[in-house]
Amino acid sequence: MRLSRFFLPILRETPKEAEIVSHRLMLRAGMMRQEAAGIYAFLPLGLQVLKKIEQIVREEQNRAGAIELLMPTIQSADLWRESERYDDYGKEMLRIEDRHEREMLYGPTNEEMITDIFRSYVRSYKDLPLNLYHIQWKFRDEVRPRFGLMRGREFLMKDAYSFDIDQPGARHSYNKMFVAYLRTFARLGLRSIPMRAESGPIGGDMSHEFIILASTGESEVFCHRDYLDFPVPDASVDFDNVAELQSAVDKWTSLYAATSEKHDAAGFEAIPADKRVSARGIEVGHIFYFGTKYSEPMKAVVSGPDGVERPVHMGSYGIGPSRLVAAIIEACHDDAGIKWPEAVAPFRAAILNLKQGDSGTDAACEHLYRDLIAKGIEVLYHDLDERPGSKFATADLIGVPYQVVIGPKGLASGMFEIKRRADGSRENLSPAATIDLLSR
RNA sequence: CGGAGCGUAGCGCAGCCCGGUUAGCGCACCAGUCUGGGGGACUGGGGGUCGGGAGUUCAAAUCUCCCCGCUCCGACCA
Repeated sequence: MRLSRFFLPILRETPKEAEIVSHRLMLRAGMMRQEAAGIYAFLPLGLQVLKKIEQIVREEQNRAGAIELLMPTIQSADLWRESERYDDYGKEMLRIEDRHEREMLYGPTNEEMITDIFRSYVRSYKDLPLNLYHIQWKFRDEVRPRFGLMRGREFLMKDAYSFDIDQPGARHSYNKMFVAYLRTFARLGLRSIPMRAESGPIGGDMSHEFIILASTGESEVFCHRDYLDFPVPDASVDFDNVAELQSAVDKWTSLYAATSEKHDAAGFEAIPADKRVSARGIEVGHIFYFGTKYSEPMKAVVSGPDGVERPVHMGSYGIGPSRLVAAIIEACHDDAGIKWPEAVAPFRAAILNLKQGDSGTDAACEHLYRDLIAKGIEVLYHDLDERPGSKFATADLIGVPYQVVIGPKGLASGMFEIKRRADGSRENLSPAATIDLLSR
């Protein structure tokens, strides 16, 4: 992409409504724009990141055996009356009426709808286990939206719902998602730590929040330092191997880890002092088992091997891709701007032509640009007639992992200067070596 | 929902208390010249329902009332 033909409305100054760093940087980098309190338009740069996150989430859900579908944003109030949540949900739910005065709502979550879909078709334990998910916009009318995308009213969410014949089956389904989440966040360039969470009406140990550490995080968290180095299950995990998954989950839940709500000072003190981590964190995922909470009132039952019908055991598993865009920035930035992990970067590289209009640099940039495009590498060519300093600042701000700096000086020796945004390191490479590096 | 603020050009702000030329500054934008390795300089331009409405007054960005929007703290939450 040539910057001269892209739509990238960079802001030099920070709009005053933006308080936290991800919000500030997203506005400044031209990634998004606020349309109303807690409601945002994604501009091209922001959308590219969102799509990458979404795709990684999707791939890991699929790998774990979940099956994608897509439910609507608008739901009928009747469904929610069946589960008796229509009145419970309160003002957080955006209620609307259609032209026939039917009561509708903009979905804040989809337990009811997925249960309705399930019960319409599934009759036998032979069709289980089943895990259905979708990635769809949700709306929760927060009393006080804030922190930009971190706490918006409209947000993109991946929500998966598992169905099993019994509790042991549900545990395995839960473990699949648990491992899928560890892998998902690792692929996004984040270190996530599962922390015991409020387990709702069922109780038990099957509810975890996945937290990433960021100094600007919203809540205080406590954990054992070893979690920072635990290996994340690799792509070869067998999601059908009950024992293997259970042991992975056991390992990842063996040490102390809690958010401030669940914090137990005594438990934390039991950790050796040098292993205690007290930091700030951001919740990026939440999984839980809720048994027959919806299947019972909504009569989602299947026949077991014994011919007896029983309500299915369910769990639900959420990840907010739109929130993750902000969360990743909170975890990956410096004073100059964003530092995208490579997996989610909107572009892999930026070409900075330090002297636009100079025949030498123009030609070198054009050449490299075409070669990279031909190799399928996502590259942003900064071809505007701006001063070098301004181009550096823009590239740093939008956080592209590799900057290829091409100016008259370096060109004299036939070299490009490559700067890695992550650590600021620089090296001089020949054009061929540059392409080679960026192709990896 | 309690508390506190803010709304003046695309962005950041001054002006408001104490009413009075043509509403100003920086950045951004447009034209041109010189420049060219960390947000350049100069010259010349364009851009405003002062959030909206009502009122007070000879006169309102400025005073009064009502409404709308947004932000922050708290309670709440993926």
